[in-house]
Amino acid sequence: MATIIDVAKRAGVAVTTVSRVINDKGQVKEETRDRVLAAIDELAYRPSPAARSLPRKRAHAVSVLVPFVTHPSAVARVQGIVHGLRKTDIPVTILDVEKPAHQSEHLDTLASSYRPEGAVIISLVPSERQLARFAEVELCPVFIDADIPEFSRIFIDDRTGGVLATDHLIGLGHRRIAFIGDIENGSFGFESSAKRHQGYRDALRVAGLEAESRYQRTGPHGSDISRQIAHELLTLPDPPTAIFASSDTQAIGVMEAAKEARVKIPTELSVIGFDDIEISAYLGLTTVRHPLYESGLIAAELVIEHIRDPSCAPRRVEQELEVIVRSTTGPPRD
Amino acid sequence: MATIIDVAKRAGVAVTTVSRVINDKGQVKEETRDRVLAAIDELAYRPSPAARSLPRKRAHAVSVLVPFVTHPSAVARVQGIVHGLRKTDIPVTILDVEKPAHQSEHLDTLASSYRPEGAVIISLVPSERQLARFAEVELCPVFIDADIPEFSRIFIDDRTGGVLATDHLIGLGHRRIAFIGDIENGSFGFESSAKRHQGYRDALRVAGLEAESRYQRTGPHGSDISRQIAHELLTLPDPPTAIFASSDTQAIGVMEAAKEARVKIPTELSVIGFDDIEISAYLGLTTVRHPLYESGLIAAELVIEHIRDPSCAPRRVEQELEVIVRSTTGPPRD
DNA sequence: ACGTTTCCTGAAAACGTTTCCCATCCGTGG
DNA sequence: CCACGGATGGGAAACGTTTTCAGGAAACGT
Repeated sequence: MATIIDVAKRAGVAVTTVSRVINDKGQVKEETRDRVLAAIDELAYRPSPAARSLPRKRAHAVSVLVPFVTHPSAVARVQGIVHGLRKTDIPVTILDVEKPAHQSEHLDTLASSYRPEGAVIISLVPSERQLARFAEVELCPVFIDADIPEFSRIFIDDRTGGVLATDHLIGLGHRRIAFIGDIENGSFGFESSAKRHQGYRDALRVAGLEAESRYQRTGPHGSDISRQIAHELLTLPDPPTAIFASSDTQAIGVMEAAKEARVKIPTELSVIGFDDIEISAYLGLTTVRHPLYESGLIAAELVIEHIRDPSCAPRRVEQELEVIVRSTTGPPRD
Repeated sequence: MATIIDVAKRAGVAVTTVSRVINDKGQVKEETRDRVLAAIDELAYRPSPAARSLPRKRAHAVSVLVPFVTHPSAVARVQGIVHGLRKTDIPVTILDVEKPAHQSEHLDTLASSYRPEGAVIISLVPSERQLARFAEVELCPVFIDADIPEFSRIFIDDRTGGVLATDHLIGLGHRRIAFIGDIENGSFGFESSAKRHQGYRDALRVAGLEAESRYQRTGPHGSDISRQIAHELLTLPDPPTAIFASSDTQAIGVMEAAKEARVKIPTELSVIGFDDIEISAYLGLTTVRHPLYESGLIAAELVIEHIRDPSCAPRRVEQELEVIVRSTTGPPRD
């Protein structure tokens, strides 16, 4: 492989000059520049990323820290990020967080050793110490799903989303409305389900409805568990006429439980989810649309902006929510 | 940030020794080792990836070269790869190929400058020259979807898959069976659709059925285009009673067209797809199951194997295909 | 007692860039 | 004719590791 030294020799200049040409630093006469460019071409020279990162102290990459890459919502966001970054030549590196321990481990790696040019952190909130580290090393991560004032972030108002979903059900005439969500205070510190739950309670209160605890259940994320919970709900003496699941994945579990119990949707049971993941449209699931792919796209834009101008101010992007009415919700029968 | 030199000083040894400890190279007395480990701990030292890559001439990463990350089949495979690699501390970098030009560009980068420890290349076949480059720099990529003898690869027999799908339809009694596939000889050199098409023709021939050209259509990948094609097929004077789409994405387009044309599935039209992507189960689509996620998982295993033992022989993994009968296929009405 | 091996350790040369700082050249105004 | 300044170019010191090579100490057999 040709190195910068070979190019310099061939062009009859110093390596400094070649470096300046490669990095478009100016200070090089047109003619010299052409000679260097020619030499680069002839030798098919490509700068070594590793060698560049060393003195620059930053890896030419954008790291994406994402819990549970398999979750459909994570997938959509990562796609958005990859697509948004495609216009640049920056590779995307995926750091999957599957256990709580991974989280701070990866966060430390990002700030202390790997040092990418940019980073996107999804659904995770670092500790104060880690936040300070980021600032210290001038890494400006973009956060998705966490409203962290010191950095750019893009997020939604989960509580309002919960209100929206619940209001839709109330508006249809439902009175016995159940909620199924994730475990609150889980080890990852996710808060969206808890906030959607809060929105549910608020909406009920405003409508003068009591939020009965037997209608509010939480469990580990996943459609299987949610199916189980929905089954319990449906076999209650006075089962709910509508269920708000804090994610589409869970709503799908509810639909499965209803099918097994031969409970007709939406005539006997209304179901509303949250997120609008890809499958939801096919399933006809009524849900609160959460612009997931777009959030990735925007995150990519912000990362690019921060790379171009490291000193630019943090931006705050709140995405709009909207309920998408499809065929799993309707008025209660009685 | 502490460097290896700081650690060496603190432990009262030479950097060489610290390096040996970090890399588990042995040759270090227990007691010295402990001192070094203690120093590392006290200084919270983390080796710099960039600095390591330079003399090692390899980046600590596995690169995944994948065309169209948004395609559901690509998503499943990437997930498999990420999961398979999670047991190691190797980050995954995604190289998205969206235009034919990206392909050789990324391939060159991989071999010539970036030089990851491992790579997996999905659905792409590099030129002879590029293959030679890989061997030259001792990068052993793992191929998915391409049977390249010089390297490890994991793939399916697309032609047989086409036969399987078509036989299923023939077995149900269909005679007028259409095929919808991707453009053949596209600029990326994908061959799976063409091979599945070949299987379709072979199966018809064996069954003594004529493969009529008006029943065989190709177009750019995507459910919209496929919907359009299916629409044409369904408005033929003697429309097919069954359609084999060379991917589930296309089969979904067919289902949409049928719905629009008020053609009942499976009574008036049978539809079979290929791949068994995630949504297919929800849609009840009969399809040929292609173990996508597993292929990623296996690819990760092979990459790990090659990293551990760079001289190990290339492996060849052919995955089994199976038709999953769901509710979009049935006997023809007449 | 003396070579020989084995084990452990260290010095220093890579690895391929970037960048700070200095030298030269040329034109310009005094 | 001289000093000056901007444009252009180069030398060499980082950046933080790995690795080759050599050397010293300890253990071993004779």
